[in-house]
Amino acid sequence: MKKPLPIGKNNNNVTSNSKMRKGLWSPEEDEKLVKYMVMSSGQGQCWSEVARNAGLQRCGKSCRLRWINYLRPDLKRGAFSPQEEDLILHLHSLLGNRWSQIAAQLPGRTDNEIKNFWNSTIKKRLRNSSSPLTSPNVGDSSLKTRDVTQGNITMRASNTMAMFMDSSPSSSSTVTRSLPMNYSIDPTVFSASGYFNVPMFMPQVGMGGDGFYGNYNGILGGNRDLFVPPLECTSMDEENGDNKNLLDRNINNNIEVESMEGFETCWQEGDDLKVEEWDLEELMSVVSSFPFLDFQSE
DNA sequence: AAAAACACCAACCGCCATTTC
DNA sequence: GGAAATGGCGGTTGGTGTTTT
Repeated sequence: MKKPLPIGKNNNNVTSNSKMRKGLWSPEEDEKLVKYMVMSSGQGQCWSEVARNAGLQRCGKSCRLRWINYLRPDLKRGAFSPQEEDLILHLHSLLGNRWSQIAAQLPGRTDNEIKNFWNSTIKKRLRNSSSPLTSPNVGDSSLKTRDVTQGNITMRASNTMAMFMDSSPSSSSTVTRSLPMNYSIDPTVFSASGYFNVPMFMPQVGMGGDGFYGNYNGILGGNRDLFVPPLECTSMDEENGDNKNLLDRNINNNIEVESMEGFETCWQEGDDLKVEEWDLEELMSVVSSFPFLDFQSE
C-alpha cells in the first residue's frame, strides 16, 4: 500500500475533517466518482486521492465504500436467487461471518449486501423456525445453549458441526429449495435428517469464552481458526478415517489429528492455523459440487 | 387515515493489518 | 522501531419505505 502525500502537501486539500461530507450520497457525487473512476480506470491510486481528485468532499474510505457497494459496474442488483441463497447459507456454515470471503464467491454481490441479507432475511427465517435447536450460525446471542458442561458442546455448536457434515446429494434439497419463498425450517428436518445430515457427533471443542458457536471470532477469527470438515463426510462413525484424511488435507500439514473423538486436539496451544491457510479453492470446489447449486456468475 | 411496528439497506464506526517514511 | 496514513473488514446505526393495527 503506497503511502500518499501527507495532507497539506497536496495542493488540492479538501480533506479537513470539518469539510467532509457524510450521509447519503447525492447523484452528483455518484456521478463525480463514477466519472473519475472510469477516467482513471481506478488503478494505482489510494482512495483519499480518488476523493480529492474527483472533487468530492468525502473521505477516501467513504468513496471506497460507495464504489464497492453501489457504483461498481459489475454489481448485480436485485434479489438474491435461490441458488445464491443456498450458496450463502452453505458458505456461512463454512466461513461464519466472513462476509468478504463469502462475497468473493458470489460475483456481483458485495459483502455488505450479503451481510444485510443475512442479518435480515435469513436470520429472521431461521428465527422463525422457532427452535433454539435450529438457527445454526445465526449468531443470535439470545439463543440458549443446552449444555455447556465439560464434555458436551452446545447444541448450537453441534448443529453447526452438523452443517459441516452435510454430504449426500439426497440430503440437500429439503430446506434449501423452500428457502426463497417459504423458508421455514422444521427443526427435525434441519437438524436431523433434512438439510444437513447430522452425525451423532458431540465433540468437546476446546475453546474458551463464547466457545465454538457464539462467537465466530473464536472459531475463525483471531489466531485460531476453524476446522472445516469437507462436505463429503456423512457420519463420524463411518468415516473416521476419511475425515482424518480430509482434515489433514484441508488444514495444512501443521496440524496433527489424533482422532475425531478428540476433536479438540486440532487446536493445541501454539498451533498457528489460520483460515487463510486453507485451500480455499479446494473448499470451493467442494461447494461447487453442491448438488443443488447451479450457481453461475452473470 | 393515522400511528406503530417492521423490514430493508446504505453508510458509518471502530478496530486491525499493512505499508511507507 | 515507531508513527502516520490507508485499506479492509465486521458490527452497528439510522433513515426510509412498507405493512399492520
